[in-house]
Amino acid sequence: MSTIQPLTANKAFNVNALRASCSACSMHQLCLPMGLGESEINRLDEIIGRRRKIPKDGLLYRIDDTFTNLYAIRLGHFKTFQLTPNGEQQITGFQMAGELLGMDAISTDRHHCDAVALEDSEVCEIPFARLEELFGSIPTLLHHFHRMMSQEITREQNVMLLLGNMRAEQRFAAFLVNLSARYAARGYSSTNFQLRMSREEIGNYLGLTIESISRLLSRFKKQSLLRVSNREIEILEPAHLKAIAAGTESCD
Amino acid sequence: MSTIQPLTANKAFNVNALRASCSACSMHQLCLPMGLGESEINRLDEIIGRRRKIPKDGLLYRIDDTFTNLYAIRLGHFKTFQLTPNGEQQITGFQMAGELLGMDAISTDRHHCDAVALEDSEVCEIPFARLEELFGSIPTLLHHFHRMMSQEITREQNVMLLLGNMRAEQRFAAFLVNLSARYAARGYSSTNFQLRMSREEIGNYLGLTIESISRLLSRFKKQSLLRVSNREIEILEPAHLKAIAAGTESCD
DNA sequence: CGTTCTTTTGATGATGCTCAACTGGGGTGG
DNA sequence: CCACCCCAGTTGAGCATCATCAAAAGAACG
Repeated sequence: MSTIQPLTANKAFNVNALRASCSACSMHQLCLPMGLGESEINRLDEIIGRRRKIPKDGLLYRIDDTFTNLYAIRLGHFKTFQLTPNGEQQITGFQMAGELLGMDAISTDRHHCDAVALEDSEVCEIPFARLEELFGSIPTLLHHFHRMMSQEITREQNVMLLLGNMRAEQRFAAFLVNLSARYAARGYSSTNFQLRMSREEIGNYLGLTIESISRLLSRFKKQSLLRVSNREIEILEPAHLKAIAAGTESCD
Repeated sequence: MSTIQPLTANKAFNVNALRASCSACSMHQLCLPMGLGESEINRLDEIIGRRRKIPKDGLLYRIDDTFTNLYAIRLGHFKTFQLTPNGEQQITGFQMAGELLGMDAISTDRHHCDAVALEDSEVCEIPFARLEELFGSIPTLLHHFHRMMSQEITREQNVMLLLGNMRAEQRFAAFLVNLSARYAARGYSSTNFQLRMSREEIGNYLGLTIESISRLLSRFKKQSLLRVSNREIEILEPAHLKAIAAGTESCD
């Protein structure tokens, strides 16, 4: 059998597969459909456009693109970044499956950052105008959407705290603890995971240089807090790492 | 006539005055009612609880208070701050008339920061549950609310950029430029205004120490960018200040 | 297997913090 | 009214943290 044959035979099926189905999505407990009944989920499904694949390093949207869709990450990881007035990038967040992209664009109908896939990824396109129409008849959905926006505000406040108040070691520990918690919430190991972003991207996000990140990794490794191999992380002492993140303890 | 007499005579009027009236509020073009028709504004007015006065240094809400109301600032200035894990405060924002407080609390039904008045201030209490009910029948209101939340996300991203990427001088210039623009949007002078917050609070917000702020003020003063007297600021060279904020130019 | 990009490690230096002393404005009480 | 105090802010000196620069080592890719 050639490889073409099955593709053709299953065309109808594949077109179907391109439509997102929230109920079948493993992320629906974290994402917009959370708390909805079956019929409500179906109504949400109806407005969700297509599922879109974004290859590694692919651009989901770009600063100043007109805003029409929110994007729910189905699979993969993204980074969002702004450009500073003088042209360098500042990463404002790393997003993973179940999280929503594009909420910062609502205010001006233009995107305020670029969103780039850190690995091959998939998103669901959610036409925002139609979503707002749905809100009128599904209060639960509206309320949960507000929670998600509010959560984004909270997340950013935590980053402000991190950037404004913490020393390098504490920032990086907090970063790892945060990743760990988010993977745990998704049913993955909280101690073993792969960094999807480069050292440089981590440094950029944390307001540090790539060299500082590298040195911190070496230090944590030497203290047997972590085992590190390239982008593979194993947290050996979660409690101690949390203590460093909290500023209770330091790693000298 | 005694001073008591009119107060008693006007009791009904005064009770009325305690109810907020959006249409009569000078901030309604910046605040929630933006873009609403008259009858819609009236419906919004109906759900808005009372107008509340908060004296200087008074607490509007505190971390972990249960969330029931958003607050629209009618008059005055506030700061919001979180506590770092080890107990010191990090200011996450300075808010002025027309801005909305409390949106970060929606996600968990508890406030994530303290809000304290920087001077004698007045807020309108907006019961969030009732506001969400209104959204069902006033799509314009809903959409504008989303814009306001989105704007808050954008604002915080700008702070992240500031804290993650900028040197001290640039941060402080950006801070002043930002205040200047916000006063201008409210019809006040963009070049002459009073800082409502202490040097220490500015430093805390910008991730710098009070000494650094003081030195920067002196430097800007010496370069005739500013005239400064205590908390009174006069921006003498707005363009140059913006250039410094943008990182285009420095003030050596 | 060489080329290229990412990461690590080392040496040096600047930015902004810490500590300390001093100034000045505003309020209080003698 | 003046002396005093207290707090916020200013200024200076030394130092720590982290950035910068440089070079080498290690992964990834064709």
